Amino acid sequence: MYSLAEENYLKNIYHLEQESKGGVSTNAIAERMETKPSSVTDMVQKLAEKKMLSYKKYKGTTLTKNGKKIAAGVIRKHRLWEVFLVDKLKFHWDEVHEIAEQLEHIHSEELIMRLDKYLGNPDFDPHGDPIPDQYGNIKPTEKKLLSELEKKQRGVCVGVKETGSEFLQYLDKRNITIGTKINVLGKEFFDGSMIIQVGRDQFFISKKTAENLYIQTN
Amino acid sequence: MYSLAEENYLKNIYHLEQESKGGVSTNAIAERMETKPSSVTDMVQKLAEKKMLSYKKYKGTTLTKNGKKIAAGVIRKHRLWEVFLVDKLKFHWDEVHEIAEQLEHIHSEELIMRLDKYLGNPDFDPHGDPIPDQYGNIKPTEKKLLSELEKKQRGVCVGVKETGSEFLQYLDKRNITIGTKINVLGKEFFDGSMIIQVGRDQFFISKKTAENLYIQTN
DNA sequence: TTTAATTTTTAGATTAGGCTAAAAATAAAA
DNA sequence: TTTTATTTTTAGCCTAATCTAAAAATTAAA
Repeated sequence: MYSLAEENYLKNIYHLEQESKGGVSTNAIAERMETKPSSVTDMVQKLAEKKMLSYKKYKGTTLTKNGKKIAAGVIRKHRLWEVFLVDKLKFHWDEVHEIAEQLEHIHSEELIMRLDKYLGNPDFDPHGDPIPDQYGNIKPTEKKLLSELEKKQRGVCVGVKETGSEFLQYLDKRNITIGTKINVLGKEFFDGSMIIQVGRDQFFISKKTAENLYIQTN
Repeated sequence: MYSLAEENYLKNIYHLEQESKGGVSTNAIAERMETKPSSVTDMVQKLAEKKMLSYKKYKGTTLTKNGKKIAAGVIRKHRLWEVFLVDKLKFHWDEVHEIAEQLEHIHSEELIMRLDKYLGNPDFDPHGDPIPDQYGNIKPTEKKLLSELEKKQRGVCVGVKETGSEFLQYLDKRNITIGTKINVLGKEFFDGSMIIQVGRDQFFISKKTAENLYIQTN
């Protein structure tokens, strides 16, 4: 059985690994978890001893197979509970995160099996994020160009085609980076331009831009 | 917001107060919570400072109005979650306690309001215990003689009519005391004798016995 | 390739909650 | 009413998880 703190570290390191494809730095973890790097070092060393992740001083960390499984289990619970909150209790999808952050730490295999069944074995949570199965596997999702998306579709930025610094700086200015969730609000037929939502902002992007952003959809 | 430990202390002190009608001793709390009396003293002093209970050294403690409200809130959550687990997830009523012990500490007013509604505003949990309302009030339940109950009814022993030591020792031998839950499995019409369940034991009792035990039902 | 800036780690302290052992207060027995 | 037994509290220590400040390693810049 893992503590609440341990589960949260594993979960967040898992997410960071997905986003940056590779080892995760101490500072990245600290920033994401709104804690201090020194605290991260301590916990990471502890988790390394427990074989949840591999760690070399001053180099980043990577989850072990076991660590990934634990993390995926927590994420599975989080997303299943979100489905429950939205589908059954009629919460709006943007109100459920905090509550699911608590519910994801309830320990009971049986509970999650039954909840999953009760909800109809959903594949995605209300935000469109995939729900890991009971073994921690997430259905591989396809990678598309943003330009292939239609109005109302959404996905997460997972990469860029064009890697010139001009383009990257352009994305940076609009707060688009790996892991950013993008929502297609509108798409012009005649020139392929789009109105997209990023966080709380909405703006236009050209067809050219849309053709250079890889998006992972459901 | 109260910590998990604080909520558990308040909840258990609340239950002990109900059972023994009056101040609760340090040892009683320690025994119930499977902890050491010295730990109890520490926590009780802390909760006293927070005005959750009143406490005088070497005398027992009693919850304040505020403390009772918090405790009733935790109990409300526990029992509502038990209803969810049994009614919706089809758990058996004797499998849900441990899980509800965890779920009772999820903090969200909105969640509980919606859960309550979703479950049809139940008045009792699957064990027949009353669910406090959102203000912490528990519907006053009537006190009957065990002899007035019918087959399949159940309740909690809340007192005795006959107080002779012979009778009390008789009850003691059968592990019946204040707070004991009694389940009427059968009742003979011609002589008023009953078969009752107490914990895991089942046995006969005479009409005379049944007429001297006060039972609180739903 | 030195120097400067940044990142990461260590050392030492803090807080919540719990424990042991001993002291103090209360209750029970002689 | 002493003495004895029981209950309760205090004092001091421990662990998990956090923090600050300072030291060490790495990376970037000159």
